[in-house]
Amino acid sequence: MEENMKLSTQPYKGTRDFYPEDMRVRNWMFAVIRRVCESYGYEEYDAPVLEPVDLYLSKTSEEIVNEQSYSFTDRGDRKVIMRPEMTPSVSRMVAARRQELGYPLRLYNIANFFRYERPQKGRLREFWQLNADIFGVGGIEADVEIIKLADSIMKALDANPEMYEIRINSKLLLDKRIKESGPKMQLKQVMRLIDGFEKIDKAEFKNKLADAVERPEDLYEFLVYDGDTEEIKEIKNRCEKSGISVKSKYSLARGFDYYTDIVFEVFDKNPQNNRSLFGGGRYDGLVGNFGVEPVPTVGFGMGDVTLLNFLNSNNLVPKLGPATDVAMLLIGEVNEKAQPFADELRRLGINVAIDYEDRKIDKKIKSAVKNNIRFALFVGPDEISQGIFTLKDLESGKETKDNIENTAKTIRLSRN
RNA sequence: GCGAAUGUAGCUCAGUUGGUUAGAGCGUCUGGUUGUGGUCCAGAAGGCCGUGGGUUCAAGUCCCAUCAUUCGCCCCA
Repeated sequence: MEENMKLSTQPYKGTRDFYPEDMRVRNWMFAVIRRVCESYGYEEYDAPVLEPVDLYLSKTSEEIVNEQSYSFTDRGDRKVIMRPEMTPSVSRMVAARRQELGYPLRLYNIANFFRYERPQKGRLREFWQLNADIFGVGGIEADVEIIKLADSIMKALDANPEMYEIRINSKLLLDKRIKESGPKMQLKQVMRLIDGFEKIDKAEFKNKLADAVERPEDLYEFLVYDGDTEEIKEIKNRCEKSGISVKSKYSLARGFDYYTDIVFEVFDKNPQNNRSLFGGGRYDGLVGNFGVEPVPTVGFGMGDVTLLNFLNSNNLVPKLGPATDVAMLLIGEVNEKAQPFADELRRLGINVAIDYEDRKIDKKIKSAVKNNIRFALFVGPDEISQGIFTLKDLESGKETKDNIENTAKTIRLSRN
């Protein structure tokens, strides 16, 4: 490397470094999510970051695969892609063991995904996402369960119902209504147009709709209808019986091509951030693509970038401290003699970081404070010979003098 | 891929109609004698004004290009 070339400290475009304070937030968020998923009987799985391109062709959105993916040809001339989403991978896994898996099969995964896009608010090139899916239930119970799971996660993250709303639609119904109004182009394209309904003004939308179908008035009326159709009524009632309020939204289409029936999304109600947070739906056709008997499936994906925006803007991220409980500050040449005391604390379940540096004690305290460590323990020759140590609570400034066992107890009590 | 805004110290930002040694707050470092942080006091370090070109006697300031960041569009988590 050139000597005068300064390496950039910035992470690659659209990716993030996770310093410990960021990692704590991510871990907290996913720990909550993981707990809720497991409480509903979902089991964790994983798949490779690299997949053959074929896995996504004509299943995912075409734009994502063709223009928004990290893909390359490997040394063996295979076309490879860094996974832009999880659904095709999990469908492959289920198809591979179609016969021996037990249904209903509930699976979840938390992993990173890659899309080659222009980064902006709520959207990066690498993001983390929960995927939760239930396989083998064709009935409405599974749709309701998945929506309920999504809602439970929001509640477990302390979101209250004023902050978000759940919108549902049936792609089957939407398909039918498009066909009835005489489509002049591919169904997919009409879907795209409809999905953007809320973003453009009504006159413009009507114009575009007129280009797309023969009878745009009928379709338009359906899209803005805010009552309940027969198709939506049942699932809506069932959701409400389970304590979840959902809203019908007939213009909701979702971006992926594989959805076959119910689709839903969780929408941020904050006017500052009026956007879909995440969503999912039923995709009964994917597993069957692998040449096995089809398996009805419904699931959703929940990305960390939009979710984190939501949590931050609603002040829902708790204060999170480091894993380290105590900084052991050595005074003088006592390292070897201090080690057994550190080990004893560790044996008692305390996380101990030792500051060996030969510098003034106030500098050591400052370092501990900078790292957000709650306690400092002073260990010099006198303490070692007497077995009594001064523990300082760096939050309150209070000091206690005690033996190792009681010191550990004090630290443990402070945790709650 | 298209459009817009912004790049000055580690961070947040000032910097007048172009004018001499480039500013603040916060942070960092040192000191205010012995083994105790946050407050206070004194001092210090730290900038190729994103990068390259142009206009000018003179550019942080004006023009062009380029890169980066952010925000829209497309698409989506």
